Amino acid sequence: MKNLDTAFSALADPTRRAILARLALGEATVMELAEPFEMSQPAVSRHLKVLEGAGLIIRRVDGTKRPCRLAPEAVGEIDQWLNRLREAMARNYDRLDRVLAEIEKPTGDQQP
Amino acid sequence: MKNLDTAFSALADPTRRAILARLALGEATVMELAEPFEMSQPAVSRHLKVLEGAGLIIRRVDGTKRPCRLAPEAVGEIDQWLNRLREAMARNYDRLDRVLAEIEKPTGDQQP
DNA sequence: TCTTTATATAGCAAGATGGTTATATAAAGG
DNA sequence: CCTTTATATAACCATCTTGCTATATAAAGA
Repeated sequence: MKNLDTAFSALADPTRRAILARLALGEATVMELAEPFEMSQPAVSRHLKVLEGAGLIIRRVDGTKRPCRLAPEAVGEIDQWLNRLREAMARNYDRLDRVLAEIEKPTGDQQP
Repeated sequence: MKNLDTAFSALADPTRRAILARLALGEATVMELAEPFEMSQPAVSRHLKVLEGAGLIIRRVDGTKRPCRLAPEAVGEIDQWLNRLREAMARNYDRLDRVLAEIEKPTGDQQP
């Protein structure tokens, strides 16, 4: 579950969420992204690296610039996981059932 | 944006997601949650504290036990944020504004 | 009361994170 | 060429995270 790890932890930082919000308006270069934040360019570069690593943004090369944009497909896995969780929550809420159903707990790996 | 910070970073940990997945089956005590993981009880207690802080679980008191269960309302804010992001992504994708830039395949990049 | 059970807290070490400044690289433009 | 512009990388530092063990607390049970 490395993907969910990196995706959720990428989203855990407010600066990175703000960067994504900015990219929701359209493509932007590193300097354009850095400007609104009171933060050095290297710091923004590293945030972008994290976002790219999480598959949340993609970049192209345009001369010396590296414009970033959102990577739509990345949200899918997150959504899927949250959907399952939300369903489970609704189910528990509806049934008001605090009884343990069957517990399926293998070795070290976990899956919803 | 503290709520989103704590919620997303709570979800960033695989153990905590596994705990939520377990709670999706129904209420469970700390020891019940600790058992499937090869992890000490204090470690699990602290994970639960994080999840509670993020509003993702709630606990009641039952003698010496503190059974946990999912807190359905917590997912709302996360969903809301992700929805806005997803919409923006879809919008960008529809407009194909990146194609307007130009057609280029520079270096090894990722694209569906 | 004394012991057991369930959970929480304290204190520590290793590693991750997020910021900084200084420097490297690489394309663009004179 | 040399300089500027755009971005990346390195080195450093402070803080947070996550695991551990040992201990505290509090209810239950003998």
